[in-house]
Amino acid sequence: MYPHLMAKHVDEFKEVLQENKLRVTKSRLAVFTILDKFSDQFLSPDEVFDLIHSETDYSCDRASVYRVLATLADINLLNVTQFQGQASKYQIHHHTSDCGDCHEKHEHYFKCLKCDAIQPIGDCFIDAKIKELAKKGFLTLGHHLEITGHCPSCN
Amino acid sequence: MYPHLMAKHVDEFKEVLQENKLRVTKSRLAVFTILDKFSDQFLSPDEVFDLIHSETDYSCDRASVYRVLATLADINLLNVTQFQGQASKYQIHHHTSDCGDCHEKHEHYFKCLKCDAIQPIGDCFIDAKIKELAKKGFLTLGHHLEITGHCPSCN
DNA sequence: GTGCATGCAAATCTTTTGCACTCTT
DNA sequence: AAGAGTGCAAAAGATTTGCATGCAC
Repeated sequence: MYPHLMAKHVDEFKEVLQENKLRVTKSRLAVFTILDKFSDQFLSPDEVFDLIHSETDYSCDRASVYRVLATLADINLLNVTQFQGQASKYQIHHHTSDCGDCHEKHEHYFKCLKCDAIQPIGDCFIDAKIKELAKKGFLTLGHHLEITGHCPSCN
Repeated sequence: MYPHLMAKHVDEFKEVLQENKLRVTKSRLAVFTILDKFSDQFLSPDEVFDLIHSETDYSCDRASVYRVLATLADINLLNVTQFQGQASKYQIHHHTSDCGDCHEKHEHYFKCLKCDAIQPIGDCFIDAKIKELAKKGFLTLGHHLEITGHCPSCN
């Protein structure tokens, strides 16, 4: 709906909620605050829950965290990823300068098998594939790439 | 351990088990039989379980299916994938002609959001990225790409 | 005031595990 | 015979849901 918005600040976040006819609630603000504060990493619902309770003075239920995360994902504010056998992880959706159209935007991540860190590894390089698929009749709506191995720190 | 083996037949499968010092058991044969029979698709543990009971006259426990799948994945006989919010899915690891070295091999899949079909979409195109990562100190051990949208049949 | 959002608790789904027993080797 | 593998049942972890209450608008 608002793909070009870089929702880095609470005020912008509130606007996005209102524009999507969603209410500004404490739970949503709390989840946003945590995701924004740790916007360089992916957090599981459980981690978000714990951080809300350790980093803020607000308290909410796990179910609400799940519901809020689902809601924010629905309005395209989050990157969602899931590595084999683990809980889903969420991150504020950053829109970088090379992201002409966010519907075309894709993030690529490297997961270190030693330290479990998940880090972005830069620009898109799948456009050609998407065009090729289009010729074959595929309508591409999203994609996700995961590369695993040992990161420089652990290598 | 035996990355170049195309385990399409039960005899070859038995050999692979033995070469890996694993016993040839009915559960392992049953799981293999199903994965081989439906080698063109990804199956969840639950689907494998159901198919064993509907397609064969053998009966086994769900826990065994999980254990066998984990074992077969360990010896590199399976592709494993997991799409957001769903159970893991397994497929016999096909080694295609363009797969010079299986440690370098990667499968790419398209998942249709309408019919849920998961189909391979061809050749690797990530080698350049892996080389770039190597220069930065990353040791790449594996990767997985998922592209979602609407397949030609549903489009 | 209206109804969306939350808390709470229970349910669901996926996967794992302890233990005794069985079958492969 | 030895011990790897299985069945069974229970546990664990992740996520969802029904319902009554509460809060945003």
